[in-house]
Amino acid sequence: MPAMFDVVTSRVNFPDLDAEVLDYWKERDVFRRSSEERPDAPLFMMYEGPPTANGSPGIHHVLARVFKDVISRYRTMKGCRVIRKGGWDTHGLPVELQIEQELGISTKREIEEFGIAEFNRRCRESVFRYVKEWEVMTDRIGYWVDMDDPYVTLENDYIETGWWILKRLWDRGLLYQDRRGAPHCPRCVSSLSSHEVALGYRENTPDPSVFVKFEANEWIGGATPDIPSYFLAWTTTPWTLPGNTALAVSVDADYSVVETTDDNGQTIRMALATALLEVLTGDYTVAQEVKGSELVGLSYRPLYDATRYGAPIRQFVAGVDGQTALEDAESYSTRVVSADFVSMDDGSGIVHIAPAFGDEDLGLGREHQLAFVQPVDLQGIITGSYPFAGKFVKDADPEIAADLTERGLLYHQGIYRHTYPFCWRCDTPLLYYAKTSWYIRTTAVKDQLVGNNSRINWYPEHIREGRFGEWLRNNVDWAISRERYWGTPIPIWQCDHCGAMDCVGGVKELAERSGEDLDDLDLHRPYVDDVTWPCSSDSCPGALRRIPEVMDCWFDSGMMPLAQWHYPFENREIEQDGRLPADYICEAVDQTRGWFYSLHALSTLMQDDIAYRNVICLGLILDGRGRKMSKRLGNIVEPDSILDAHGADALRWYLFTASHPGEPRRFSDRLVQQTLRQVLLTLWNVYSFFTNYANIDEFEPSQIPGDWRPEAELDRWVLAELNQLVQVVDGHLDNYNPTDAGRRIAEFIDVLSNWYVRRSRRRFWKSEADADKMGAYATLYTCLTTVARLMAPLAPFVSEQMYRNLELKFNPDAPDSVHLTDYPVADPSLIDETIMDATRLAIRVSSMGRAARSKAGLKVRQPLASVVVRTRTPDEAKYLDWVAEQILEELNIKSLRADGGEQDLYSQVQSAAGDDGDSVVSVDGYSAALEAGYMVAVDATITPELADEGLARELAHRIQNLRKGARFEITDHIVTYYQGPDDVARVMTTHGDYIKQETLSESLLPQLPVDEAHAETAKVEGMEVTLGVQRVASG
RNA sequence: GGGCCUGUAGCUCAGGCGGUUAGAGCGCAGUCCUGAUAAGACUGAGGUCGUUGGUUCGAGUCCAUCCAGGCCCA
Repeated sequence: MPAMFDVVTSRVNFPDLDAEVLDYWKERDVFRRSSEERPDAPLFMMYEGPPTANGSPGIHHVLARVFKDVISRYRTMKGCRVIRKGGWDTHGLPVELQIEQELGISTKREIEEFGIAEFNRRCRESVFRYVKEWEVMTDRIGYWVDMDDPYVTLENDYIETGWWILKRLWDRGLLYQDRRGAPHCPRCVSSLSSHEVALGYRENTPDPSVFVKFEANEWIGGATPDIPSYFLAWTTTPWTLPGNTALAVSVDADYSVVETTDDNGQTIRMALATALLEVLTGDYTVAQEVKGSELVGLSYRPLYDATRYGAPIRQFVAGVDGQTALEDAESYSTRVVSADFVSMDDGSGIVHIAPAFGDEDLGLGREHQLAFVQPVDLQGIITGSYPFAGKFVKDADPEIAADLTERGLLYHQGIYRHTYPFCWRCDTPLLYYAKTSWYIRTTAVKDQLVGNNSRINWYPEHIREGRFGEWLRNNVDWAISRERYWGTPIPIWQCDHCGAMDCVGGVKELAERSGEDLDDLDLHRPYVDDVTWPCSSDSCPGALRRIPEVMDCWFDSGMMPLAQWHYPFENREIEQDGRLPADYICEAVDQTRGWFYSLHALSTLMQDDIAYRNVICLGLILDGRGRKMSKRLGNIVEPDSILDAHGADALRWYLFTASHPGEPRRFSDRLVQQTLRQVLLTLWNVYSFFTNYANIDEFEPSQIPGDWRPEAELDRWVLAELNQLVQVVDGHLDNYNPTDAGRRIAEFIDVLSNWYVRRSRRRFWKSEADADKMGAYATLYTCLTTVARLMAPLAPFVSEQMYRNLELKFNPDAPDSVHLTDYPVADPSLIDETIMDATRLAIRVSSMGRAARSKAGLKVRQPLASVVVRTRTPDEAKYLDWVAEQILEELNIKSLRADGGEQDLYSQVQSAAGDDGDSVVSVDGYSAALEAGYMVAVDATITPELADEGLARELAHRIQNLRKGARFEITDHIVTYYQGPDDVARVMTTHGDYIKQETLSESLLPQLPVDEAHAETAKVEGMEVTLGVQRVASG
């Protein structure tokens, strides 16, 4: 008894298949072996961008994970040892927020009252809450990544590498403290990162729009004004006006001095940009036109003189090495300065400058050494003795406007709607507030950042010079400190007396400084804050205490190339062994400013090298209607529901092929189901067909001779297509393009099923076991095993199942998994362009022939005498001889002839079709289809002989349906009963052999079916016929 | 306001260097085929290829403008 293929039914349940394959992988430990069994293979590094496990994974997480997986699996099959360590991102404000919500608190004061130790303990616990769900999903979608030994950003070893990195930067002068205008939430009393700010933009936010008159002390040319003269400036934040210390103009722009009258009827003059005169509401005349440069330097009176209202005044002064310092001052002056950011699109072309607030204002303050007046505290309350002191800034806005109106300094006010950031946690409008933070001086390596970027292969390519390149060229120093609790503590200690600072690069160093045994210290707050030591400066009585800030969690993820190995405290060999940089990373496009940047910046700073060679930047995943998925819209798709319904391969295949990686992709259950049906089920049915007949014929792979070459036309054609497919798919995957790889495979599966198998069926059915039949088996077997390997990186489950049944079962020496085999290599000698062209012609002619038949009402089961074909070029006409047999069989026609010679049918058909282009017309007894220069004309004449033959086919078809309905096995022999008019009886006799052979009937009995037979009575070609089938004992 | 991307059939997507009559799948209506198929074939309806200009003998394709949508940033 020869070995048999496992029976493959066409009714497959992919989710069950997935489970079986997952068990198999686990049992054989395939994933671990895929890297460990090849210690000498070239390394391929995949870096895992760490997710946070404090929520359930969504479909967008599946998207990134399958794209990571497909490349890793492909590289494994190409002979690499792929390293892919899992990771978890565990720090940061989102984690804190979740705990705040659970505790029902929302301010830092409440957290500190609650206790940092307990607060952080809860944060630590929460980030692993959904780890199990993540692990199950990861497993379920077939993402191979080492989850047993992941890196975790909260572990001491991981944090220690971070300290070491910061110390290195500190030693090189790249870590510094500075005052910047930063988005600040007055309710949470904390800065927000740019990432967080992005979460809270609201469109159409109404804000006051006020045009304010600043009274000039001196006027153009240095003259003393003879009538009241003003600079007209515009703002949407009246509360910042007490902080005003300058006005900014654009030096090259045109400004106009207009004359008008104020509310008291007095003549005044005002300066504003000529391009913006339209903002003036009353009558006016233009008295003078000047360049902005002529306004620069003119002094004016502050609206609210800080010396009268008791707000602290400071002044920027030039310090050492080009830096500026901020010193306390008694008084200040205000004047017009130039700035390049002055807009001529809205406002008045004269910009109100308050260095205590906006970042541009602060920069301008440094540049021009302006005064710095801070009349607002960190809670957003106006300080000092202003009439509106004690108010929250937004509540002070109307009072300030009223006060200015009363003083005749408000020219005009209205409402301005714009996009404004709000705190994403508490909906408080954010204030831009100048305060000190810690920065990494990334601008010091800006050229290297840009230069190294040019060595990265971006997919899609435009990200390199577009979004990412643009971001790098506009690089600003990286604000890394957060005034928060749950994060990597910044390892800087400062003397509480003299202010001396010390940066600590590791736990051992800290133990040496403090003289304590710190082996068991949790490096988080508040424990690390308890470590102190006496100041070592001369006779300073102070103690060094850690500064309160923690690090931006993007720093955590950006340092993973080193920190995942606890470098340099362990694993120093990673410098040389190929683990730096990564060969491949993949995340969604929102990581451009996130992980992609933090990796790139830290790698450039630390190694002056790239962090990754190849990166796929994925587009967002949208719902079936093109909307972003969000909890609020309730359109989030749970991965489980898709996986349970259609299986992992269908989901993967859809995600790979629906659109190119960089494009947004719409997602719906229906689209996944369509992929399943069109690609996986079609392949599965070919596979099922093959195994069914191979078992009947006791075919097994070892029967294929070692030097076998395809001979039959169809075999040579499909193997040409297959080998070309191997070349193309390999090229696409090598180029990080699973999308086109998958699409090409799907096209091949389509022609394999709908042309190769469709046209070859009879070769498998026939009873004699000749060379042609062996050729068909060898060919289809080769196609299936090759496709299984080709698609293994994309659809790892179904390909594994096919591999095991088709190859492993017959070759115990083969690797136990398709994922441990080598990726297919094309045999170029089998790629025959000519035969591919010829077959394409056959497919086209067949399609047109069916159209011609269909139009004339000639069903395919009715044989016809002849078909006339006209090709577009004479070259193609030569192909007709080769493929005529395929065409005739497909179209059920007896003879084919090329058009031309004496009776040129084409010209008659053309004139009949007229201007109609592609169409089907009837000419001279033919039904002819025209398309793009081709013509296929079928002879519509049905002779009595042809009619009988058609009836024979019809009867055979009916008998086949009865067999099928009776659920007979394909190989069962039967007896057929029939009862009908003379025509039926005649055909049953004259075409009896044909019908018997087709239906495996041992005899055709002209009588009513016996009771045991399966029978039906139906109209056949208008005649009432009774047919019955009965199984006979197999011989 | 700036940067990047996208716009082709009702939906999802193809359309190498500009070149014959712009395609496929799904969906809809109908016809056919089927002893692998949960499939397949054919016909039909459905397109100002986002807009307006320009380059060209010729533009879905190249350039510019505008419009709409998305993402990122200010």
